[in-house]
Amino acid sequence: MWFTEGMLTHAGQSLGAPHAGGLFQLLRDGLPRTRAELVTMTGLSRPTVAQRIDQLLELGLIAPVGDAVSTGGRPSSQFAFNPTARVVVAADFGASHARAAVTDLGGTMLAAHAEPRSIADGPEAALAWLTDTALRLLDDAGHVPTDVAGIGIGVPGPVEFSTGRPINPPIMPGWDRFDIPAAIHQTFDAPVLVDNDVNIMALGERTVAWADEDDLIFIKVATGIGAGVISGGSLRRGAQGAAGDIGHIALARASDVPCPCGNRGCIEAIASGKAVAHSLTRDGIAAETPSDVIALVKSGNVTAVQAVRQAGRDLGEVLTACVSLMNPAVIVIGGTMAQAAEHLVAGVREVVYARSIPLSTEHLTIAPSRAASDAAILGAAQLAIDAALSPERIAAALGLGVAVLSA
Amino acid sequence: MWFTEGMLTHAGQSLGAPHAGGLFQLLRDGLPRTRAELVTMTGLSRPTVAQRIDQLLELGLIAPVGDAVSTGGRPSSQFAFNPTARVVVAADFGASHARAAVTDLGGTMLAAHAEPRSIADGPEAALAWLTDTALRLLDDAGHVPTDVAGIGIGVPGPVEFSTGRPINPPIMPGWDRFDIPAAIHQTFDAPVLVDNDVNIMALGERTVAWADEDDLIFIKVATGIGAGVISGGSLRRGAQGAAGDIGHIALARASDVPCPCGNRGCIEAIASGKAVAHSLTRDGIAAETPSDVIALVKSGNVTAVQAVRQAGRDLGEVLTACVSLMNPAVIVIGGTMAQAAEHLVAGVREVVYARSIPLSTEHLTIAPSRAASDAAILGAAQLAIDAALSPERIAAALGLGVAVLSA
DNA sequence: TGTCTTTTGTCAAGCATTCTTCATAAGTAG
DNA sequence: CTACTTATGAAGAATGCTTGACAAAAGACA
Repeated sequence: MWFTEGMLTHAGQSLGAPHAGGLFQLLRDGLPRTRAELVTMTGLSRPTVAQRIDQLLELGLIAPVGDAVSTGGRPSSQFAFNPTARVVVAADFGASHARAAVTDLGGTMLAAHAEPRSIADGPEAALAWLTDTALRLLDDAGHVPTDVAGIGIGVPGPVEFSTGRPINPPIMPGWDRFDIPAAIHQTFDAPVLVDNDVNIMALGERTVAWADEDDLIFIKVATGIGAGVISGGSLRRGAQGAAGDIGHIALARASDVPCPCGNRGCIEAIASGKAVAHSLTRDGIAAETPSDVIALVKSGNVTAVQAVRQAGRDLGEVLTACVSLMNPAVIVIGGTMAQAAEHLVAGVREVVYARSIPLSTEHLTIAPSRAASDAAILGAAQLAIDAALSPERIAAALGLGVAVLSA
Repeated sequence: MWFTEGMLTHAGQSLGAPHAGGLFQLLRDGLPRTRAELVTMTGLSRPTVAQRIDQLLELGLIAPVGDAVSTGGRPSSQFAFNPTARVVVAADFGASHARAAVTDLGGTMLAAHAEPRSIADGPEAALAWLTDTALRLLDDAGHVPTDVAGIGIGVPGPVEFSTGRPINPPIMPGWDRFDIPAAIHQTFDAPVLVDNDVNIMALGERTVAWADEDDLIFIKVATGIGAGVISGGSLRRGAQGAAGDIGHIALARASDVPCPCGNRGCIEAIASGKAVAHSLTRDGIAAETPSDVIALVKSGNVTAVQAVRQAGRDLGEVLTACVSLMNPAVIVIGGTMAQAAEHLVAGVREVVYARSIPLSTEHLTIAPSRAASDAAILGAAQLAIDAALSPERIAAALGLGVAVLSA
């Protein structure tokens, strides 16, 4: 008599109720709610909900937002997530650029700065720049260092996420196994999350445009090609943090094209922005960088447009395999080359919809990035926000207040 | 002063402690533990641990296993998971076979039965057979229907896991959107879990041989080709439950080979057991089914061996893409054709290790299935066991006893 | 304006869960 | 056999949550 289906619904008291941080998690969507709504949503009693609300108000994490319309009696007051309670620091390091931003807990940018910087200058210089810039941006945004609830950092290489250390990054000399969180902790006393740049772009894109989708693959096409995989609602990093490294998947059409990785036929050697630029140069059209290709496409150069579309088709060949394996709901194309998104995406769609099995493509959306150049920095911010507002951390913040009283 | 790192460790009382089912989850690995060990592992106090132990003993979920060696004082008694407390029913339906088994909560098979059956006979006939067979096997194993804690079922087609309904299955006429759990509930009052056969094979293989790995891809090579993807410790089913359907990924070498799916160049059209059999037939060697190919390989037919090895290479091309995207720790090759595993795996390794990036392959294991023909049925059992022993369900079983007293 | 409705705030009492403390049991080492 | 060590069990105390009740607030409707 102890395992029948109905029992789960009868679980008494605290068992069925979400744990201490649960009420706040419900409010994180930003919608205002009344106390009564929260009582029914959480299953907690009125006094408990009232007490939690008081605590959260005191912490500033929620704020009253006017009254609801009366349904015949006293109008109920409403409360909503208050993203301005604290801030996070977000950083995005590229091969030749660096961005930093301060956002509130809703991911809204309060201050930002970007400048050309070589990642090859090493971690000490880069992280010193980051802390200096962050302190300045904090000041610009009218905040102090203790307002920082978390720091999210994206770097252009594989990262051991649990420790925040880059692992054998190919284009980050001096960064191998460098303890980034430890360096940041000398300035900021807040959780530091470090991840691959493509992963944070996937996170940023999802937050901005696809919050309801749990299965999303973000493709960055710039100098190289990489992917960020969100499956089951979370970033998948794989056994060594190398998931999404799709740049060196082989493509038949490119079988005679050498790639710097040592192999031949890599997708990156034929469909990346760099590869397209080179192929245009061979055709007598001067193009050095992905940006040059974009400029040509925007100026209406037919050869460039055709080259980008073909890159899209080539990419589509690889993405067909990704779709078959992961069955995502959305594929987002981002990175520099997504500035010519209409042509790139058209090529991808052409191949993916023709080749994949119907069940996988029936509800598959292939779209250019909406977060565009902000994807990375917003994703880094989101990484920090999710850590700062995790149920565990909120529960600790709430629980300690009580524990202090009792100690 | 409310977000500093240290706070999480100071969380008082119930906050830091695992929820009600936590203690039992620690014991599920089967190792015996003393009360004192559980106190330190869970962070709960001695009386609480003692009470939980008493409850679990009463439910039969754990059992005392002798005393530990004394360290100078009274020897402590030890307790371990008792897999014999209850049983689960596992079923594996193939295109032309059906298996059913009764296992204990440790996944040990107590009784099993297999017979040729066409899935095309429809769900009513198949599920009637299953319930009949399950009741008989239960009897054989000395158990009664109320001992059944869960039922796990694998079917050869895509399934909406949350509802247990097949979705547009290509080779299961009459099964589309059939409510399998509802049918089973007429006989058994226990949770019914239904999943794709390749998914449960992945689960079975992981349970049997790779329990420590959180990122595993299982490849089934039989009449067709499919994959089960375990990432981050859980099966990934994708947006429509179609994840792992890799049979129709395109391969350059096969670009002129038509596939029943309507496209050309599908991996399944060149590397599946059926495809290899056909190619051997074209070479004048009579082979109809994957089993025929296996027989030829085992008899030392060189052409057959070469064909299987080439199929492995072709499969390796596709798996290279999978490795790049997901960065698994293990790739397991199973299915009928894995009976010629040494040749198939050799071909896969040849290509994957040559083509993939070092970081992904450095710690990548490619191995034949160890669970072999039991993978599916053991995976189905594991699916049911995981559901039956989930923290939520254990908490309910433990918590309700208390709730009843207070009601 | 007065009454009704609905929401909110607050208090007291009861209960469940867990922790702390103390007493007892069951071994080992000399 | 005694002293010591460790495990076990039971009673008391504290905490947090729920239930229930009641009064106050604020608008709707007659």
